Amino acid sequence: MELKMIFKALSNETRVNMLHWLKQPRLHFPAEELEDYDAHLGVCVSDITEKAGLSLSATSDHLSSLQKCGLIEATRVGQWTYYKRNEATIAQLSGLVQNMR
Amino acid sequence: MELKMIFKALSNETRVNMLHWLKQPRLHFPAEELEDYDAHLGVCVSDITEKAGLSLSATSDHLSSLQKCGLIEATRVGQWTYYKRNEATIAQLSGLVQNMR
DNA sequence: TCGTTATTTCGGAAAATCTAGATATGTTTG
DNA sequence: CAAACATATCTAGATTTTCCGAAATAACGA
Repeated sequence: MELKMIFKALSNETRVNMLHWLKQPRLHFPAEELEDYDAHLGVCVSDITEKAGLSLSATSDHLSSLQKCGLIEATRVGQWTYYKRNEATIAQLSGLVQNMR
Repeated sequence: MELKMIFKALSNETRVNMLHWLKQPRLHFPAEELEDYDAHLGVCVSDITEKAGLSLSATSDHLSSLQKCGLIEATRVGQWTYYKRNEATIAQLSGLVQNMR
């Protein structure tokens, strides 16, 4: 886990929002996708794009920077890529920030 | 407290180091300054500059970005500016990151 | 295979940030 | 008051970030 990269990723509001949305997909994304959330797949890029109000490429950039630092992970199913939070990294981060106190 | 600014500040290793040094000044700065630590003043820019191995202006910039987002606070005494951690903000940050889980 | 859909990667423009050096401001001392 | 000192601010160039559209890649279905 690269702490510096994680903080860089979190220094952007859009990316923090994405992380927040992914915490409770049911609250933030269309109900048609419920099966995917239940299957622990996560949320596909199109849905996140619509929610973020950005272009697809910008959204994809944000997602890949979140993924590179380990905050989220991707699962490819057919033509879709689903993203979900990587709770282990997030918990580790939380511990590290605790230790800054 | 501007979370985005805080994360941006923390995405720089030098600034994270500064925060770390200021946590235990005795461990990281000259002993002559002990009175200042004891007086809860913090550490002056010159000492931090030397420790960081940067130019004075670069150090000053880093410190002011840490200050702008509330992670440290400054006390001016005569010609010296002393910086110390703002434990309240750091605790708040810690709580916020906890809540990202 | 061809066309369609989903996503990623690339290239580039505008905006923001970083850093060092020069200059300015405020403080102490002689 | 002048000189020396500590720090802050300004300036400018280099780097980085953010975003978009276009092109590339991947998977699907007819």
